[in-house]
Amino acid sequence: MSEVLGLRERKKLRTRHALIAAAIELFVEKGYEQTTVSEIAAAADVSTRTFFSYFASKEDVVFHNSRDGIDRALRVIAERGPGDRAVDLLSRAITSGFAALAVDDQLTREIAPINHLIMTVPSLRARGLLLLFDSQQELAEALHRACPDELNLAEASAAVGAVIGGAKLAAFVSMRHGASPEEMLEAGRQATEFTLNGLRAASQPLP
Amino acid sequence: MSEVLGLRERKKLRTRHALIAAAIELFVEKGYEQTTVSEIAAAADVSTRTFFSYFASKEDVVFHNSRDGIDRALRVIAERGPGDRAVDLLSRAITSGFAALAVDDQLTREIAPINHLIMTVPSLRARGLLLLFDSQQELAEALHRACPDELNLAEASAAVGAVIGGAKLAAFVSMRHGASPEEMLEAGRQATEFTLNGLRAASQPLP
DNA sequence: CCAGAAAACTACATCAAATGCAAAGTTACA
DNA sequence: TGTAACTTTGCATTTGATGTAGTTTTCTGG
Repeated sequence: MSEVLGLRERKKLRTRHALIAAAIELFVEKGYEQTTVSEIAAAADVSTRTFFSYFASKEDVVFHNSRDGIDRALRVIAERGPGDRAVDLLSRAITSGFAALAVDDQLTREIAPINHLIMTVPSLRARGLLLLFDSQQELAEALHRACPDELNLAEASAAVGAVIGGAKLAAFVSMRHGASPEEMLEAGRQATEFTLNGLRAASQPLP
Repeated sequence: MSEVLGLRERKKLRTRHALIAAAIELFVEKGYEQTTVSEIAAAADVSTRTFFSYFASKEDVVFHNSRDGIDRALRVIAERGPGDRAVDLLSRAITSGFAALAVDDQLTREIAPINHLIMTVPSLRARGLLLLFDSQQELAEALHRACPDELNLAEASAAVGAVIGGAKLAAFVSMRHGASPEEMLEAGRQATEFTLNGLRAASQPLP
């Protein structure tokens, strides 16, 4: 599992991290749109052209770890136990997806300003919504594959879209009304429960 | 209500429509990214600079009528009757929002290719998701204002996000699996019902 | 109908993101 | 150590988008 990296690979990783760190710092300091790619590259001590061999666009730096949450959720679904019903599986998947956002360790310090950028800069918000949307497709397909007898693909899509859609909007609206990151997360969690309860009620009419 | 427009206003409207028509035609013919703003302007017989005094960006042409659906939905909510419960109100609002997409008249011929563009071109999909997301905020706030005793703002957000989120994902996934526009709309409708039933079940535990 | 104000259009300059390309530099490995 | 593979770089180019200044068109009131 643990590869020994050659000098080339190590240098590439270092450059990548330098670019990310420089970019985030500049974005936070002087704003996303006010920061140019040249400035980021200069701060990381590479040429502007090199930036684009690490990231396809300026936006991509912000979303460099965007697959963490979805990968966790997919793993949870893949590890379905024999007694798991679809709703429970979905519940656990979403929870572990949230966990990627709410990491307790020092990463929080890095993640919080990035989330703030994503929610306040329109082009980043759009990109974030796109990534989340595409993740939901993966999730719906995985959930359907995990429980083919319980949910067809359309139902799985409706369920996944409903739970995430509700959580997303509730969290965002709470933020817009002045909630702290923790309160925001809590609003998302409550909305998740709210919707999941609805799904449970609808999917178990006769016990 | 009906204003008599001066020559200036009429010309502006004509130019605007010419730009929209030229843009859509070119987008459909040779692809969104392959079409430049200069080409659109040339096809509409104005300078490139003038294009940007009608639309803030190339994307904006595609979304020129993006507020139709949300405005309909908001109107439905504003016209709440005394006996209306929040879920029914939401149901009607969504239905009428759908109606803006599923117009039966000849507009369909104009709308179908635009929707296809929005769903297939990533940057347009992102922009569409952003617009829809912001609409949902308006909708949630309106629903809360219309039924303040039944739903607080967080609950209204969860409900709106869930219903629209589910419909959106179900419709899109069905399209990705080869559904026709009509089938797609039907998938969205069914998902809407699916989620609304859940909400109804959860919000009426004891009759 | 005409003169001047207001609005719209145009050409031009400029900037930033993004891409292609070929030359120069670095790492890997036999 | 020499050469093949890979990375970085500078340069040119395209495109979207914005500021500005000057021209043309429309409007309004006499």
